Amino acid sequence: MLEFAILGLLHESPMHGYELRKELAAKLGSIRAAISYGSLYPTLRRLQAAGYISEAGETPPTKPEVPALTSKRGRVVYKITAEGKERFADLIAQAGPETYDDAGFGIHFAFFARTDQATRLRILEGRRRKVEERRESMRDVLSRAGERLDAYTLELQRHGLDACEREVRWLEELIVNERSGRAPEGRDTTETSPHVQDERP
Amino acid sequence: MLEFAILGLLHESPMHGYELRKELAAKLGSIRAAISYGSLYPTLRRLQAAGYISEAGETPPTKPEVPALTSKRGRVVYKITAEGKERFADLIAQAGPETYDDAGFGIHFAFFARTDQATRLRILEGRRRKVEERRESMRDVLSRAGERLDAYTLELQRHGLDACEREVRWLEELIVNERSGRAPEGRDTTETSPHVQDERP
DNA sequence: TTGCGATGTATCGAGCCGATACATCGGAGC
DNA sequence: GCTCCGATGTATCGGCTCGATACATCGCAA
Repeated sequence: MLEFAILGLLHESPMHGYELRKELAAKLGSIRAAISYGSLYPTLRRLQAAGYISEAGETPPTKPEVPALTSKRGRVVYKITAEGKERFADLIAQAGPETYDDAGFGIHFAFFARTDQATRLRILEGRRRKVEERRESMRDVLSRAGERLDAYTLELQRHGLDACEREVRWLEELIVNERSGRAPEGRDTTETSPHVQDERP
Repeated sequence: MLEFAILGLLHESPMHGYELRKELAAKLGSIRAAISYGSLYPTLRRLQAAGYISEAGETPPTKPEVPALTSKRGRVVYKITAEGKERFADLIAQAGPETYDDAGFGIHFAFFARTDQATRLRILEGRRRKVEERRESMRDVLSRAGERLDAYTLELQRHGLDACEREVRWLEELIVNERSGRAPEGRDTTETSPHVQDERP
């Protein structure tokens, strides 16, 4: 999961760890709170070992020489490699059932601009099915539940059910838009979104 | 987190692992999908080692004798101990900042029937503050975002922002109800909820 | 000049998940 | 009567992730 997100972000420009965390928090703010360094740095090393990313020598804007003064070992900037781009494309194409849980779906959705339309549709429909199942199971619990569940638990179920119904409606809109070939929501995207074009260079 | 949920469920009646998982799925269906056995069984052993739960000898409804035939080693029923009840009460009382993330809040809320009113209010307000912060940060991203974020990411943010606003409103209602001493939502709870009375025996 | 908050990299223990294995039981279908 | 299958049930393993923690630098305000 994190692997996918990192590759997706580095796809746009090279970054160091701290920056990745911030960008991730902004882009996925609606999904997960903020990625932990305890997962970020090990994942970066794993990706580098696999050859998907590599260190990009920090190109200092001014003075390119005089390197070893004060032995500053500061930020490590990573960039994605050709293998990394391939890997990212594979991860998109494989989009399996694990892509439909809350976190997995959110992360994939966040990179829809780099996903081809057929896959977008497949993911949206898979997610919809999953949320619908969840919704049905909650309806069951609610309908035959007065017996065993206290008022607070019931209220929690109601709120959850409401969220499910709302998400299904949201997904439905997105699917309709997707099928008609338009970008999300019909709010004019021609000027707000700069890189909807590249499906995969 | 799982520890809290298990103690809360065993508080109501003895159960074995499989049953715990199902009850948990029903009670927390709106929060987390379903607890994994890979966490459940280790946690049960941990709790037993700590003395919070103990095995309850499976009281077979019919034939109480003839035990060793076929060496059946079937279900292991656990029940909560006195120390376990104390532990559960402590966990409720300690309700700290980690109680306000999605999973933590949901689980605590699910056991509000066993939580005193002051703590309920504290948790609801803590959660509200947290969701409000999340909401503000997402509003920031959305307002100064047309530059960097593509249409899909924006749509994700909008949906997330909507969910946040909705949850804040929900929490607000609950807080008002809580302050006025009523049970959730005003839907008559006198007959639907059987055990709102015991704050802690 | 002292201190503090933001930036930045890094590790450790512990919790949790998904996959997997294995065993029993009741009933559906033949 | 037999066989197969899905539900019930316990259990482990590797790997990802989190939260806490440590440490170092930089710019700026008091």
